Amino acid sequence: MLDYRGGPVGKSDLEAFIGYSLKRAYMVVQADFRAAQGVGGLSTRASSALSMVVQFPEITQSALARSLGIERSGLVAVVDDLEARGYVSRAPVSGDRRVQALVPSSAGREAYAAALEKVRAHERKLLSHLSDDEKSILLELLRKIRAREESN
Amino acid sequence: MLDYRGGPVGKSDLEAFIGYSLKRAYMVVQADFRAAQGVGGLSTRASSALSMVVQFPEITQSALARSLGIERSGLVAVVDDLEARGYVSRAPVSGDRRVQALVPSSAGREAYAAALEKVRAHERKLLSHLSDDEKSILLELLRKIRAREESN
DNA sequence: CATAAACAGTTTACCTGTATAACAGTCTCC
DNA sequence: GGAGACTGTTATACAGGTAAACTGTTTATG
Repeated sequence: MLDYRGGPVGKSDLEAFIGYSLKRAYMVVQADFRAAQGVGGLSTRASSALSMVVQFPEITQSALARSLGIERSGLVAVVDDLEARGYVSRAPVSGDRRVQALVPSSAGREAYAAALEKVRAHERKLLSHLSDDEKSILLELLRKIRAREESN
Repeated sequence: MLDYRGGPVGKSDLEAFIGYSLKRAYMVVQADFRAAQGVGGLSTRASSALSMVVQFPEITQSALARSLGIERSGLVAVVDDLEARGYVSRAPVSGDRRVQALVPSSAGREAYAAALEKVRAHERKLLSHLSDDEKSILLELLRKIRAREESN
């Protein structure tokens, strides 16, 4: 603290900002997630997308992009990836030739089930020093911040 | 929920994951931060770096990178930016010709004071639907997650 | 009905933030 | 004096994201 040249540094203004702490915490979790998935594993975006497709089969790309909070254009590469892995396929929808419904394959469902377990274990381990109460409070507070998003 | 094709979608598995909620919340806060800073404003990284340099003048780049949790290599461009704006300068340190101490200019100090107020207002507004208690609980929980980082 | 407006998916280009590896110069320590 | 560690830097790659423009299709409206 006295000699911060080269050593760890005292608490700064930054620590008081939720934005800053949010980012740092996010970095920790994300890095750990990647490590847990291993090489050749799904990216965070692909995992999220696969999750939605399995839970809501025949969802369209636009609806998926909306619910993930990303751009339609950004989703294309993600779906390409999932399709190349044989986890989902683009299927035409009768009555609207613009849209393509995303349907999970059985391999996709299995991969998702496996990934789900891996991610749950990863969070359990990473957040082992938080009580269940703390976890649900955190989730609730984060949800409150996210609520800002929809009201714009 | 019944017809999720095109419309908003019900709650999914993803909502239960802290990693996912963390990311979504981070996106909301970051987008708002950028909007609050306006064009030509400092990036989040540059803001954080400037904050540290003002609070800990003559900090070295290595120490700064360490305390921000980023790579030394990534900091170079940030310091270049701050230097180009005339907010900080790289100064030689007597006794160790490897390191360069970062010292804030008066313009840098002023810019930081102004940015600090802007960021505070931004967070106050963005998080107006959270009570002070909730904010400090959130900060504390995020801090707990971050604590994982140092113990690796 | 015809035309304008909106929408779905895609491509392209770009930007930010990050990681990794290599490097030259410098220091420290045995 | 030499090995190893450290500092700042460059180069390169990648993930994730945005924005604009385009085609084909559907819906709304005059």
